[in-house]
Amino acid sequence: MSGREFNSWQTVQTEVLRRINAREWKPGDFIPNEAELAVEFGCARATVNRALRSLAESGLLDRRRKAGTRVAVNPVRKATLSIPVIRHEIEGKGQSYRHTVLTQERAVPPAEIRARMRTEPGVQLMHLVTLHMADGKPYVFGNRWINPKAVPGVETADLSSQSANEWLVANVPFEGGDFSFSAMTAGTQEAEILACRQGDALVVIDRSTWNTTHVITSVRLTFAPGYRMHTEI
Amino acid sequence: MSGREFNSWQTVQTEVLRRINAREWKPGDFIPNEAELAVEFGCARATVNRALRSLAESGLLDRRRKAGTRVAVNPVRKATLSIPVIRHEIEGKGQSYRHTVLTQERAVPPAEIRARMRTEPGVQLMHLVTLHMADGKPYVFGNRWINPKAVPGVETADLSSQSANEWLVANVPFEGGDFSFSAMTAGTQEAEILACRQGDALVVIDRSTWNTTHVITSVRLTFAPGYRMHTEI
DNA sequence: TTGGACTATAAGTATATACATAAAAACCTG
DNA sequence: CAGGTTTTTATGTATATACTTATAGTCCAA
Repeated sequence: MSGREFNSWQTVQTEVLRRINAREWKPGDFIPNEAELAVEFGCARATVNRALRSLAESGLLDRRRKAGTRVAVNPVRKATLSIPVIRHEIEGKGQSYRHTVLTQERAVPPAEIRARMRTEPGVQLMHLVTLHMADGKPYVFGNRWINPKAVPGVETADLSSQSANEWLVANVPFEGGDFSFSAMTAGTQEAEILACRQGDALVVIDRSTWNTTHVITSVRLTFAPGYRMHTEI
Repeated sequence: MSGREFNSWQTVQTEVLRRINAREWKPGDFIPNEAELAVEFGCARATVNRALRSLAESGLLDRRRKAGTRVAVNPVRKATLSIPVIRHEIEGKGQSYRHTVLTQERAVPPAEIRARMRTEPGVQLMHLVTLHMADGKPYVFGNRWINPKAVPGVETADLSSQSANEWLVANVPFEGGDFSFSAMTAGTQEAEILACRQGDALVVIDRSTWNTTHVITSVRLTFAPGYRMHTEI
């Protein structure tokens, strides 16, 4: 044993992975502590720490102070899906991008949106309905509400040249967000706007973003039929 | 300035974030190098490194050796969605979980699956159709192909007590995977199995996992109407 | 037997130092 | 001036050491 030296955190990580995969360390098992591994691998504890911390971040190990490190029982695989800026997504496929603002108004939002944006009853928000097109064909339809209190200047911004999403990303810092993914059947409105048939199954993304004090914006993106979101693990 | 000391990597990170949000450092700007920041913050360079590396991992900074560190131009927000083990998902909602194997057979897969699993024409795979139920109601319907070459022992495993997914997760290490998300309209088969109406919009997840040598399994999960996948940024 | 105080332990972090590495920039040289 | 070589520089990493912190486990008392 320990013929080889593991003197970089990547090699340590690889070796730990190997042992997990080879079931030398089985799910649920405690593995030796950092100090012991450092001795065994002939490296500093900090190096072991770096390797194990990284594996814990990706969900393969569970670590707790004093308790120790164990192989995750159900390695909850995490896929990181990068949230697309529509324009990049379309241009990335080599298609031309265009977007139009269908309506832009101040309005009192429906209860569902009001709850999501945590505004008082009767308060007006900015409401924006847009259509993004790839090679001239409808790609995704956006129904967005923006809280002007959280975004000074949005009312005077030109949201026809730059999409609301891109304007917001560039101009409004946010701390957190919320993202959900579902499916819906195209009704008359969706069929008309997206140039598809009623009854088609559509992918829907609902997204809100907020900063410390306000919910900034909440948007529902309804994609044309055939849309597929893809990621690797 | 620099009245305060930033002597932990979290406080350094927070301060850097503040400067980015306050537009003191604008998207595309180079920020001072690690050594300078270490002096300014009154901490070690390693501490600055830890903070900046973490921000780079989450996509807010771009770092390159020699070139330096700059604020990301389009901060590609990454949502990490943890891939659910169906049973955990259901039990997490306080519902009872049950699953049944509808069919289990050896069969030559259709071309689409064969391409995805990179097997030769005519080679038989294990084909498994299962239904997972929450509180006795259909929740998700799984159409899975498994490569027995990649999974010795799968043919004798009891996949009725433990679902195929859980059995595989527990018994077969994998290196990578593929994950995609789309929507479909329920046809007669889906409507019958999921106890919904034809034409309902359903969320569909296609997933493959592989190790270094083989594609292990490829599964299509078709969820009952109303399913929603959720994550935070 | 419960519940609070104490303690030992493993991860978590900070720091100075040193060296490695990628790559931009400067410097040749034909 | 093109094309290759060298230098410089900022990040990347390794290490020893020291201290911090969460917490499992133990002990003790009500």
